[in-house]
Amino acid sequence: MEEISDLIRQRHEKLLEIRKLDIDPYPYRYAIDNYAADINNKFASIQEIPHDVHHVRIAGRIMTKRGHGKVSFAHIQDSTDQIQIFIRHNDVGKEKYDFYRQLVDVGDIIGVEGFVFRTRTGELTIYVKDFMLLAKSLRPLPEKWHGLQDKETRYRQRYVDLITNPEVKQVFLTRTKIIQSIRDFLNRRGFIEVDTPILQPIYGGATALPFITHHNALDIDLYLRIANELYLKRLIVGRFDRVYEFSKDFRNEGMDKSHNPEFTMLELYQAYADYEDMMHLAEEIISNAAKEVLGTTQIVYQGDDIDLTPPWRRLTMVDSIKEYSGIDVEALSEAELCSIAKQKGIEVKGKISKGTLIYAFFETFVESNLVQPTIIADYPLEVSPLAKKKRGNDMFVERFEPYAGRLELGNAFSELNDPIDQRQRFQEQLKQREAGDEEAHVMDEDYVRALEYGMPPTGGLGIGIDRLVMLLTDSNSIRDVILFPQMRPER
RNA sequence: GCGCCGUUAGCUCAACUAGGCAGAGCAGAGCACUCUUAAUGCUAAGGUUGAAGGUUCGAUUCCUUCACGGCGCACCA
Repeated sequence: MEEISDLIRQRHEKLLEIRKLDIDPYPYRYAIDNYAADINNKFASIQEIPHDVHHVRIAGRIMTKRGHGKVSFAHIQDSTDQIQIFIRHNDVGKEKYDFYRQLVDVGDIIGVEGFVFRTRTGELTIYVKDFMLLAKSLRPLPEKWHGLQDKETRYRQRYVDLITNPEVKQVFLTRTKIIQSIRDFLNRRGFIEVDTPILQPIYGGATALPFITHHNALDIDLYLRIANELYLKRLIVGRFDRVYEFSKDFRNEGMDKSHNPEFTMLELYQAYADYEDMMHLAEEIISNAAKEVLGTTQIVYQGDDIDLTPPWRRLTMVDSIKEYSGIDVEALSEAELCSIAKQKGIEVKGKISKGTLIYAFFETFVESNLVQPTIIADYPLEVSPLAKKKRGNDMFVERFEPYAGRLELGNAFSELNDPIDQRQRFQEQLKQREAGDEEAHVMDEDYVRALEYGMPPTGGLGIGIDRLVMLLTDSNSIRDVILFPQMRPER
């Protein structure tokens, strides 16, 4: 149990005083008819406001208190904004005024009724005729001027962060709008939103380590999903031609400023489409979200001007490596690539092959240069077990990832629908696993069985929602776009 | 996992190249004040300096270990 500071003790004492006065410090209800932002907007351009005409009832948290003897000012903050209130001894009476002065603190939530007016200095203010304590706060808020700065406390006690740092709430409102914009966009295009299992007996759809949990009644281990890909494609087999899901995925690996163990991924699948269609769709979804939410596709991310207007630059992975490192990976043999990798200290995980080497080169030389939106297309077969081979070149698959602001924003392919090829790819993954790549895919027999019934040609697209929100809110860390980022427990 | 930095009052920060009684602003308490807005004036208070150990007459300061966080690198679709 934490030590109780004097400030908290004082507030507990005030709480007792309030109860002694027979006032409920935690009443049940307060009927409001306005929000601060609405009042601020409505009267923004009206200078002369007649007294005692525009009556309002609003509620919020007291953020500042300024007493002047028999008259007091305060700012209260509701879900929308702040507004000043003005309380006079003459109007609310001695008892209530003394109660306000002595027992109501910054941080308390109150409801006020009164009328809108302007003070001598011109600030829009509510002239309080009556007020009511709605919730006594027992902990002091951070300082009014600097707010809460300490990042650890901001992440651990996000509620305080949200109270004191208005721009933080703005980021999360923007996050919600982005998701809403994408959902509306997809619904307009005939996509159906579905829910698929989070607890999965066989995990798949991505290269990652899962969280393992246990179901007692069935006495089986289950995995928290690392992706929902394989379930959504089962639905394509089951004649959902256009499906999507905002999926909370869980990956049991390192954390840094672009990785949280649980994160949000949009995955969508469209029958009779290929990865070219998905490129257009990805550009449209992202630029449309920017336009709808920010009003522009010209954004600034971490100091870089970025233009999200489609069409985006398209580059094959091989060409991108050529451009940023001068190495023509296609012209070199596996042995030659291997020696360059060794010389440059590039590590390859799992089984070394030309494909895994090319992918490692891409990650080393290219990724960190991709500031303007760029579609990197045609990935090596070995690192893409769920994508269809590239037309005319069996070494590569029809897969792309959109990048912007040096962030990897998604992943898409022409989905592999040949069940025999798919089974071989899974078997290849099992070999990778035996070679020591514990993140390689596991065999999913039921998924292959679904493909055996026949899946139409399908384009699939995944978009990392957290990273997209980072991009559109100019946030440097994924922790700034996740309300409650994962932290080590407090001690 | 590695490296660097940080952790001092409820909050935001000082206490330096020197090891010598730990300080300020805001918040809080008391008094005054009927249009303030980082309200103002006066008064008094507020600390196990993240934890444990070591060096020293003496440690916020130097050393070691640990905890938590941040940043960078590595890992990771």
